[in-house]
Amino acid sequence: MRTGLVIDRLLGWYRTRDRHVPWRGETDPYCVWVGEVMAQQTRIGTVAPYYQRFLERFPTLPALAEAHLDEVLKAWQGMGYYGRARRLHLAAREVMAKYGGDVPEDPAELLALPGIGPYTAGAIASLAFGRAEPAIDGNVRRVFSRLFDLELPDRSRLEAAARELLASGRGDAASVNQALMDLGSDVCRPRNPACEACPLGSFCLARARGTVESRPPPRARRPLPHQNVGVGIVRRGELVLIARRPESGLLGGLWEFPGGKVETGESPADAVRRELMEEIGIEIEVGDLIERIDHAYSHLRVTLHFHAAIYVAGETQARAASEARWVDPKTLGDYAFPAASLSIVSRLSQQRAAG
DNA sequence: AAGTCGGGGCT
DNA sequence: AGCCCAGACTT
Repeated sequence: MRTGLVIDRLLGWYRTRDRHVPWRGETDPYCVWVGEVMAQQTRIGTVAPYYQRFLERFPTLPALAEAHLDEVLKAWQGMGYYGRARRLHLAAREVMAKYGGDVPEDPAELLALPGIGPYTAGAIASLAFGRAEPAIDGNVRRVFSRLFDLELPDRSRLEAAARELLASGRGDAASVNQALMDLGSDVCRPRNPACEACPLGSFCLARARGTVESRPPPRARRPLPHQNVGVGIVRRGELVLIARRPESGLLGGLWEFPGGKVETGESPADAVRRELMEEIGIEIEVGDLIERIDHAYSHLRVTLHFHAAIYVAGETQARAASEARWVDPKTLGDYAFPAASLSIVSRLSQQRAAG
């Protein structure tokens, strides 16, 4: 295959396109970094509004490094994979301490920062610094799998292909990498690929062999286990109880209404009462079911049973939770909550003070 | 190599 | 009702 010809077709196609990635053409490494971390396993269309708001809130790397994690999580609320926000924040502080606030240009140094893996290191190095580094995301993986008809696209093979294109001497690394990703997302799609409109169609081995739909092979998935969770909307006068989840694990660092898994033989109301005693150390009286929410996470599905409850006795002493707090419902909007709780949060914060 | 980690948009 | 997304990290 003639690498130069492939690149010419690819870049020719790319130049005719309108930008749809907010940080396209951006060379501030901090901005590229923020965008690329947000885009990990998240569609560009979803990321775009978060990206704008995040940079208004934290315009520079020092601004992010000086912020409190809770502010960063609040800006991240709704985007999922909250560990990304925690690691981005951590890495910003590390860049301040180690590099005086200058994002390193060397891929190996980027790779050593929390939350930056092979893809993101290559993306920052190429987009912000113009280095000829591969940035192999799911799109590029799919494009190469089909272009070379690879049954098992391993990393080293993909990286070699990318480096060959980058070394062709045509086009800048940023354009080459972004063109490959654009092609994967808009033409060489997972399903219903637009092969007839593909600038690389005449070079595509999978197309010639009729194996396009089976490249790359679909990943095996196990059925998601289901879990019932009892949640307490615990009132004490005009206040409501919230708790902060541990920083590691699911929804790490986010605030939630306290509760927990419904054990076998237990009702959701029983679970709320038990969990409030075990986790927060208070006695409550559990009332009516307010709302039931079905929600799917990456590896499990849950049904949240939100119950009204009234404080009875005891002092809050967060055990499983890292912190518990009685707050005015009108201030709930200041805290980062999981998406599954937002309907309740919205309802409570708009409610006039309840007695 | 497999499991963990969100949420939503599209088919 | 699945499938997958400009992946990284842990075990």
